[in-house]
Amino acid sequence: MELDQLDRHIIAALVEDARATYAEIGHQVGLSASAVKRRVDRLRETGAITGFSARVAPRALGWTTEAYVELFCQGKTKPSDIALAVAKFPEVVAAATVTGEADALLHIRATDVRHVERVIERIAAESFVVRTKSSIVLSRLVDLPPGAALPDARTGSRALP
Amino acid sequence: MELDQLDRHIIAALVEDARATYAEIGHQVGLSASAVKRRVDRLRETGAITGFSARVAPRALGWTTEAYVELFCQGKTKPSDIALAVAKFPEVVAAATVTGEADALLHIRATDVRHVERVIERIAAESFVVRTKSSIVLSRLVDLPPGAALPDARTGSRALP
DNA sequence: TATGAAAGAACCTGGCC
DNA sequence: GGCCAGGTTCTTTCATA
Repeated sequence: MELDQLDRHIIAALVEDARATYAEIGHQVGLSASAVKRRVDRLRETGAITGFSARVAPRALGWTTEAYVELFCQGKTKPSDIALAVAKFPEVVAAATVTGEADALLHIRATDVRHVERVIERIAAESFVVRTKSSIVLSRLVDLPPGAALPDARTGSRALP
Repeated sequence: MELDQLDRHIIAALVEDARATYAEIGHQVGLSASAVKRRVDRLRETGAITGFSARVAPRALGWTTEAYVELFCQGKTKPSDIALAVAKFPEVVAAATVTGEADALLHIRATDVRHVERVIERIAAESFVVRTKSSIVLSRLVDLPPGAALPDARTGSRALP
């Protein structure tokens, strides 16, 4: 589907604050409240906006430790096998198959280092996993929500602040 | 600060749908609407909830490609140096210093592989960067918002679905 | 097809118990 | 924590370009 500048501006406003009123957003983008609502409804129907979520400080919930784990799998392991296996763990907050030496990269949140160890141990026990290689996060430097920036339609190289 | 089960339940509801009414959440957790509002206000003041954000499909905005980049830095590079350098790029959606061979791990979103290459090239040009090692994401398997799961206070090993 | 205006319904907010 | 009243916002409908 097509997104014009108005749609992009509205999305940026909602990523910034999902509870801003339609009138407020309308004032920012130069539209009436009802026009904004119609566009937001459409953006949700078309799937550009998938929902609204509270931003949470993981530490406040007890997730004080995070780690990235590279997964090395057997030759004919399917991505869906990996997906099924890791989706069982609520500690796995992100996972993707990747190019390079490893087959997949996992992002794990846990309560402490011992907890990370237990989760990795259980994942390593999966039949298709040959070995793992983990990196514990020492300090988080950047953490932007998806949609915080918009690609520049012209060059595809820069984006909005 | 202390979070009781009610607070955790409310947070989970707001991560699921930040626009649910206080009455709806109250019905889920067994509280009146105003009691829920008071708790939400408090959760925001104490920093457990940092805001409300629209969930966006990165693809819909044009972010069709993502990559993870390991950064190998000179001996006495400070985390703050890395933070300052990578924060300039809106394409860097996450960054952290890590244990292991690499000094830092970056998560990059871009419009295409060529765009990823350009960003890495510019980051590699930073004075403190010795070398980089990148993995392009082939397919995303899991992507949970922070707070989608809650650590089990008793064991610290499991979490809610 | 998309917009702005308006009216009733729903919701939020703050004070009180 | 619950209840209630006043103010705000949402939602829908209608007319218009």
